[in-house]
Amino acid sequence: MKLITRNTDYAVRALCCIAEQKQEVISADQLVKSLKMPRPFLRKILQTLNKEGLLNSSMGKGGGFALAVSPEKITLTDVMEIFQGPTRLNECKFRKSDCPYINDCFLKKKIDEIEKEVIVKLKAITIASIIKKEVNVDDKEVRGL
Amino acid sequence: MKLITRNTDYAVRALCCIAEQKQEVISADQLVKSLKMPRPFLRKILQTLNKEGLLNSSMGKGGGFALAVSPEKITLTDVMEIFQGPTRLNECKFRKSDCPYINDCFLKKKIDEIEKEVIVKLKAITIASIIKKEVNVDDKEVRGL
DNA sequence: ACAAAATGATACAATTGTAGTATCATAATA
DNA sequence: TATTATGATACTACAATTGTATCATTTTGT
Repeated sequence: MKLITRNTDYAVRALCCIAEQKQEVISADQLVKSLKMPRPFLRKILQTLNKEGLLNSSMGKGGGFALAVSPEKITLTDVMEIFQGPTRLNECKFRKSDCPYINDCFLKKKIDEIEKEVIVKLKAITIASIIKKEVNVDDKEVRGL
Repeated sequence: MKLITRNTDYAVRALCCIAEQKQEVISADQLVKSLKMPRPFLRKILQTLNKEGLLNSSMGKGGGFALAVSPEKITLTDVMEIFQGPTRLNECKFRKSDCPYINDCFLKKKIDEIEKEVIVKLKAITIASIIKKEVNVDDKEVRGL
């Protein structure tokens, strides 16, 4: 079971990389070098992030990508929802007519509770929080286990 | 994203059904009638639960399945691990050599924390707790929304 | 104008996991 | 020994994930 797919994982790393960038824009090729992921796949991901409004892009020579939203405002769930759809831990498999507990399924209730808490925690993770922590660690040259 | 697959879902319902049973054993055919799921699929699931030690089976005429473990001791994670492997919300996709934050990845840390809490909550859900709640609701004839 | 460097759009392919089927062997009972 | 049950195992179908490949379009510099 995966909470986060490769799409999302790549996208988050790309967003972090773009957010940390000093230049105005960064091209897909530059990102490929930093992130070591397949170029066509990353390009598709960047195009999606652009369409979804998280990135701005500029075409042509010297073009590339920049954040369209401040890193504090991009949460992990935002990215997950783009690439994985709504965050649902729980999708009941039973047709309504078949389930004797349709109106009061304990299992569903419990999973729904867990889901709510997970989403709250995922929303607390932002691009800003990720790069902040990592840069700090870098600065102090204290690398955890 | 799914926390629980159909395999697991069917298995949990089958275990509940078996646990609620008055008879000593219940056959796959009887379970199919109660649970309205594909017979060959349920049979495979029951065989797996048997191999994994959650059920006892008896072959031949009058045979069937019974719980091998008390319903209080069967947790949702037990069943999930049988059908879905270890409960991992987080599988880092990056090769170690490629990841600049391999030793201190904030994203991984955060997801690991969430994962731990989810597992604690999943372990708290047992077959006993599921049937207890549902039977209670039934008894009172109070059906929630 | 034109070549180069970038993204945009889109269709296709490979791999994997989930879900489900089919068949035959084996054991227990009446 | 026929019937009723599970055991073992191989196969198929489908969907999601994980990519690849191609060509069009836009911008910039000469």
